Amino acid sequence: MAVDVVVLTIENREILALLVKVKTGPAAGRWAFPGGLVALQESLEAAARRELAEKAGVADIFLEQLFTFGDIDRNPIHRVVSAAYFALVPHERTHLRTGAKYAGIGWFPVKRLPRLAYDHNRVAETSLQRLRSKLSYTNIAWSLLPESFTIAELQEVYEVILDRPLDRRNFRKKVLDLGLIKPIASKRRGPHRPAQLYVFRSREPIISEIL
Amino acid sequence: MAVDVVVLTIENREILALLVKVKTGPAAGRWAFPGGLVALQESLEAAARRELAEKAGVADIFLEQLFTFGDIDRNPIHRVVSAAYFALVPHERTHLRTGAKYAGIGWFPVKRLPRLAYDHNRVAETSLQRLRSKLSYTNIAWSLLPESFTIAELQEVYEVILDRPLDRRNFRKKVLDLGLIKPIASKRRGPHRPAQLYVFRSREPIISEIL
DNA sequence: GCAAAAGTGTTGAGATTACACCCATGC
DNA sequence: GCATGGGTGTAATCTCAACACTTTTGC
Repeated sequence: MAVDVVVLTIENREILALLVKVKTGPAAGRWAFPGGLVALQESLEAAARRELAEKAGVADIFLEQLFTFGDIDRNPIHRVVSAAYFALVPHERTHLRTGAKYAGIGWFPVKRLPRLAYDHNRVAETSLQRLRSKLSYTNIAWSLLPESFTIAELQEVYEVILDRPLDRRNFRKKVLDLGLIKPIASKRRGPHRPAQLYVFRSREPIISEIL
Repeated sequence: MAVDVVVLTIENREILALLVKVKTGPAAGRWAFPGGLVALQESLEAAARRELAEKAGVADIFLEQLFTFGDIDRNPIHRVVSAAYFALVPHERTHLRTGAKYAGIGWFPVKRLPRLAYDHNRVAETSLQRLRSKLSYTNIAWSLLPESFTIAELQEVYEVILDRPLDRRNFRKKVLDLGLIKPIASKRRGPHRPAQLYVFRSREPIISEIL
């Protein structure tokens, strides 16, 4: 029994996935999602969090079970059943570390992934679907943003994930009406009119029609 | 590694779950969802289908992965990670068989389940949530109905699962406009005006706003 | 003063809800 | 003929989508 962790983030208007380079075994040399065997005295979720802390240097982020992959031939040597977990992080909070176990680590655009080890391309597909579908009825997007952010930045998260432009005025109206964010006393400055910064009223997961 | 199967059906305006009575081990005497260890040369889904055929006597029905429960203390003797599967059957197609493994088998209203073995009350909760949420954006309700049915019977499925009454005229309009069902040449007779029978145009799972 | 992004309301179309009467059959 | 569920349309409300100009800053 193993866990794999799909860590996604957004940077530069692209969804990125965290991959590690496999060092040993039949998949050596290929990129894969970080993961490993579950210890006997460890819950599945704890194993996923451990993996996340070791490789991405992040704790206390959005993490949920994605799907359990249990086909008999997914690993050519041993029978491995693997629970995939799905995590979202604000890009600037991550600190990648290879550790001794892998030959490399890095961020890859999910739209242009290489051929991955095992059945991990399928895992990637599943996680993208999950991200898209949860976006519209939960506040999951919050997990990809820093503590404070502008409405334009929030809208960008939605546009990148849904892969289509959204109307600026309608978006602003919608998210303000939902009452999930509140303005703070500072502004984002740049070579243009400063933008109001907001924070989330609550970091709890919420289910409600968003878009 | 084990699988558990939550089989739900509707009968008499109630959602029923299929439970078996555990014969041996620390949970002996308690009711639980049917399940068992996954064979080495068997995928998770195949194991779930095998369980379903053995206990409920049904094959070729709606079945999907629900959640994998992997807490360390869910079974007091051995560490068992269990992938729960979720199945829906038309009540009249089932033929219950205990088999040698269990001390009993039966249908129980999900709203009034006894205290189940292991963490199965939690499994039951999760499956009910899944049923409710999928109802509104997929054609999952079809899986609970026989080959042909009246619109009133379809509406009853929705009302029982959502636990609220729906407007008869609006429901009829909605499902006919969706174009997923078509009338056939016969009617359901009774001590009142006969009702038009319908069949599904396709039994494939469909994702679209339903209600 | 100009470039660049922020901020702001209204209107029309389509969808959703609420609601009441007649119809066809079995007994 | 009466009890039972089947079948049908419309109006009012709400939601969603489309759309353009003014404001504030940095340079």
